[in-house]
Amino acid sequence: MRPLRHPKLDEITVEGILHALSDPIRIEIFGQLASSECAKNCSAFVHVAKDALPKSTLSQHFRILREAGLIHSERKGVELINSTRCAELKERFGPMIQAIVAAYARQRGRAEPDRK
Amino acid sequence: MRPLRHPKLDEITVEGILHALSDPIRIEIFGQLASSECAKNCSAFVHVAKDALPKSTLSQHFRILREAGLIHSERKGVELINSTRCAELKERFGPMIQAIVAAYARQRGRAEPDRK
DNA sequence: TTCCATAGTTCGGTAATACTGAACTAATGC
DNA sequence: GCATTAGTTCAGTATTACCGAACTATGGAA
Repeated sequence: MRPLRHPKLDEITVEGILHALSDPIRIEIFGQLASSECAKNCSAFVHVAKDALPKSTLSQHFRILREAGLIHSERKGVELINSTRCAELKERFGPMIQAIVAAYARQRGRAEPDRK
Repeated sequence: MRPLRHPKLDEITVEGILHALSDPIRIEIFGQLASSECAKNCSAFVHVAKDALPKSTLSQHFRILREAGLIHSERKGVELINSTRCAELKERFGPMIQAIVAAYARQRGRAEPDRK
C-alpha cells in the first residue's frame, strides 16, 4: 500500500482545486468536512449520493481531494481520518474556497428547501 | 449547424462552473475575458497555451464555457463574439467567480514574475 | 451569381479519465 | 493463528477529451 501523498502548499493549484470540487460527490464531501470542522473517516460518506457509494469509488474521490491539497488524511488504527487543510490554504486560497463552499451551500438550499 | 446553447440562470450550477474553469486553457480564456471586459472572438485565443491550439480544440473549450453559463457567444458576421455573463451571474455566483479569477491571477503572477 | 477566404463547427479515431466489482492489504481483536 | 473492519489496488468497461480532416456559414471580390 503506497503512502498517502499530500502535496506541499506551493504544489497546489487553482485548477487542481477546481477540478477536485467539480464533482458533485466531492464537493459535497468537502462541504460537509469544511462546515462541521471535525475530522471524519471515509465511510462516514457512503450515503452522500442517493445511492450508496461503492467503497472503491469513495476511495478514489478521497484520493483526488487529497492530491488536490484540499484534505489531509491520516491513518488512525484501521480507519482513515480526514480533515480539511483550510487553515494552511487560508492565505492563498481562503476566499476562493469559502466562496465556493458558500455558493454550493446556497445551491443545495434552494434545491431542497424542505429539509427537516 | 446547431444553434448556440446558453443555459438559463437557474440551470447554471456550481459544479458546472468549477468543471469549466478546472482546465488551464479555459480558466485562462475566461480570466482574460473577465479582466478586459471587452468581447473577443474565438481566434483571439489561439495562443493562450505555449503551443498554438487547433481550432477544433478551441471550439470545444468555448462550447464548454458557454454551456456552463460563463460566457455568451453571438455570431457577428463570420466570427463569434464572446463576452462573460458576469453581470447576470453576479447575484448568485459573483463572489465565487471573482475569488477564482483573483486566485488564478495571483498564481499566474508568481509563476511568471518577470512578465514584461 | 459564382468563387474564394475566413471563422467556427462537427465528425471520427484514438488517448486519457472515471466507475466499480473483485481481490488484496493493514490494523485490531478474539 | 483466524475473523472483522476500513480502505486500497487492479482490471475491465464506460465516459470524456484531444485534434486532424471534412464541413458549414458569412462576407467580399470577380
